Formats: sequence, C-alpha cells, structure tokens
Amino acid sequence: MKWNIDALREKQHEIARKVTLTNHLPEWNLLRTVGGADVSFNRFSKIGFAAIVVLSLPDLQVIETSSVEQRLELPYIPGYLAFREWPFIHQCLKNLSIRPQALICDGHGIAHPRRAGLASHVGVEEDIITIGCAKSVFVGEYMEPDSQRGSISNLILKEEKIGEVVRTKNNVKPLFISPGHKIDFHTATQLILSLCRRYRLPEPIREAHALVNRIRIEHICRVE
DNA sequence: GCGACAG
DNA sequence: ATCTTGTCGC
Repeated sequence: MKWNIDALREKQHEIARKVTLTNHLPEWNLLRTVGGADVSFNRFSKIGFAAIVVLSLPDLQVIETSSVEQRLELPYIPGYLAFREWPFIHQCLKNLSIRPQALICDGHGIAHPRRAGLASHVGVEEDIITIGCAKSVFVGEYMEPDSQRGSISNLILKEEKIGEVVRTKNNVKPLFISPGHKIDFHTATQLILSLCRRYRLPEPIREAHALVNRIRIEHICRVE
C-alpha cells in the first residue's frame, strides 16, 4: 500500500490555492441549515464509518442525516488527514437531499502546514462553505484565552494568523477554529459559538459524532 | 539530528 | 481515532 506523499503534498498546495477566506455565508436571518460531519472506525479494522447531521437554525433540530460505511484506504498520517476522511464525507454529502449552507468538520481548516486541512480540502472539493473545528492544536502558537465562554485568542503560524482559539464553555478547554473555505475568521468563530449550547462542541458535531458511533457499535454486534 | 504530530 | 471506571470540580 504505497502512497506517494509528494503527490499528496502537491495536491494540497493546489487545494490551498483555491481556498478563499471571503465570506459566503448568508446573513444570520437567512441561515437555515448547518451540517456537522464526523468519521469513526474500529481499532484494527479496514472499515470506517461516517455521518453528517443537518440541523435547522436557529432552533437546532435535526432535519436530515446520512451515513456511510466503507473501506479505509489510507492510514492516519499527520498532515494528510483529509485524504483519509474526505472520501467518507463525500459519500455522505452525495446521499443528502439537501446541501447544508455550511458544513463543520472535525479537524482544522487552513490551520495546517500547507493551509489545506480537512475542512479546506472538503470545502474546495465540494464547493461548500466549511469550518474547521478541532479539539487540539496541530500547528501554530497561541495564548490561552480567558476562561469565560466567548473568550478568543489568535492562532499564529510564522507571523500569520491561521485560526482562533475559542472558549465555548466556561472553564473548559478551548476549541481551535479555522476557516475551511468561503468564510472568514470572525464569521467562522461566531457561527461556532452560536452552535455551542450546553457543551464544548457545537451541536452539529455532537450529533454527527453520536450518530456515527451508534452505527459503528451496531456494526460490531451485527458482525459477531 | 530530535521531538511534535488534526483524527 | 480506539481501548476504558471512577472520580474530582463547577
């Protein structure tokens, strides 16, 4: 199973060139749907699972879901996560009857060595507004934001801003938010904050995570 | 060369 | 990411 990392890196430079930080998100009063995507798999299995859950705004009710189960083609290689997970998200999007106005991805957007993290990769390939929502830092430096919900600090890589570190809940570890595609830093962070109700993670991601794990667990029982 | 390293 | 129970703190 030999993959040409050089080719993958070149593909990322291509993705990065197409990324735009110009905001394409509709006005808040016209925002109706936001999706969350998540991928999951069993320890030594070649099978992976993914789900996208679309929520309505501003009430955050689930209006549609889609999930897939397929072979994992790549191992996890830091910096190349998108090549492993994008195929799953692509299938989920194809199975949806509606296309969410924005999609939140579990990982970084432009906060990546080559500005081509999972969210940016998905955004460019699917031509959809995406936001990278990561639970830990990958590259860049930052100052710890204040402990109150809503506090924000910048994520910097070599003098350049690549994302924001956002406290989405009091006294809880912050989230690392970066634009994926067709959105700016401020809008991305504000949307994420508006989607975080009682928990650290935004509702679309929580719903997608819950669904994909449900499916993964029942697959184990089904196979044994 | 060494250590770090989204999920 | 996954393997896993209780436990400390707001």
